[in-house]
Amino acid sequence: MQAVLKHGGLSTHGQADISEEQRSGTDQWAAASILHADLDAFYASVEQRDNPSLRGKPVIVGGGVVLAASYEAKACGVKTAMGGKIARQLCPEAIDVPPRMEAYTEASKAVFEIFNDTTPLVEGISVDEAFLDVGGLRRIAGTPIQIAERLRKRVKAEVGLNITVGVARTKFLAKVASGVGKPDGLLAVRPDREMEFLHPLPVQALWGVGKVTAEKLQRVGLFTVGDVADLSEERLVSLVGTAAGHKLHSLAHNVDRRRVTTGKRRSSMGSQRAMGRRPKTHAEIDAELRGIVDRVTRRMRAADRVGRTAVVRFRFDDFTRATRSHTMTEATADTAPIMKASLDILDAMWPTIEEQGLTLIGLSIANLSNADAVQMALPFADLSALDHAVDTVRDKFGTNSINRAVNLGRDQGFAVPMLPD
DNA sequence: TCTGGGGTCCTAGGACCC
DNA sequence: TCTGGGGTCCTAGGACCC
Repeated sequence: MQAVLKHGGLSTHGQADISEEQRSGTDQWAAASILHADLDAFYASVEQRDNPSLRGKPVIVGGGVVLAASYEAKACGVKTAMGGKIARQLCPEAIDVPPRMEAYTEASKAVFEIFNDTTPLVEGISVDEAFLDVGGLRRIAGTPIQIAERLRKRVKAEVGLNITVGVARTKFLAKVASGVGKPDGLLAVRPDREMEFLHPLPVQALWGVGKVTAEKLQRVGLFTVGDVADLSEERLVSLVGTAAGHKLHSLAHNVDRRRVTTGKRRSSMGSQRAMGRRPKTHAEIDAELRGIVDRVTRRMRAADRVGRTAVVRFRFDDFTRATRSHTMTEATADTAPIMKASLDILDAMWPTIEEQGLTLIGLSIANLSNADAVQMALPFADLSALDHAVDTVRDKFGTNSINRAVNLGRDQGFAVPMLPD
């Protein structure tokens, strides 16, 4: 019996039909209950859906760089994040389409409604992909493979987009499966044949292995996931670092205990603008940064979130980058304090900018928390009053009393300056 | 190849506190 | 008085992902 099962679309594994035995869920497939659903060439597919004259043709969404390419354009070698000029050289007949973010957001919402209608355990990864845990749904909705089949049909019928679904026992493998199963496919990995499926794949298939790490691994003769699996954990750690080494070792041996989790909140929010190579005045850059601060703080308030750390990002003419950050004593979504922090950073960086030329500026607010969490902390936020009380106690009873008081307070759950998100 | 815009996580050094 | 070890926070940079 084959290690993978696939239908719809092209596949190197053939177009096996799904047998009743496999559907029944009483066989070796039983443990494979995580779905990774990934829309195909998302932006480009939305454009082809909304404009029939683009269907069947190479379509490139984006301006300076390729944001998305239709499968017809990918056939010429066009890839996401490629420079626009090269893309046009590779695919002169391609049709350029400017991005319509609202249309993509709307399509994404419609697809996520179907996800949420399928199972309560949905973990969104980005606008166009999510993990779904359907393990507990056998009695009411059928086996994971049956659920995946229905999900694909519904997305096609109700939103008009193709979606590829990977089905496996772990998140990592489900994601790899959807990647291999593209486009417009369903690919399930049988739990007792996982290594057969995983080990022949190139090292880039491992989550977290990009250009730099792949080159590091290839330099020492590691080209497939199987090659990496043959290495000891110590050797891997010495090669790519502690965290990455442990992670790679686990994934190569198909150890992935992460569960599908709902309700995750983003921990930073930001915005940036590329500004081209022409020289810019201080006034222009200042205005650009003010606009960005305004956008970001507006979005934070709309999302009911506040943040403590402002990170200003610079990219210079030679494409080197720098970031400068400032952490405030209190989390906020107000424009004024964030504006001040950002402009102060810009002023401090100005001599470097004059020297090197600026091609991009951005702002990101990190250490986000909920706005209501801060309100709960407000009674304790008067630092000068607190300082005075601390000084008084220290004078009267000595330093150790302060430590005991702080520890007592912590144990009792007050005197906490900020509640976590 | 001359380059978007949105994110996440990890590392490493220094300051500071106990 | 001198010294050490552990923990947390902040900052800057880098790799990676979609």
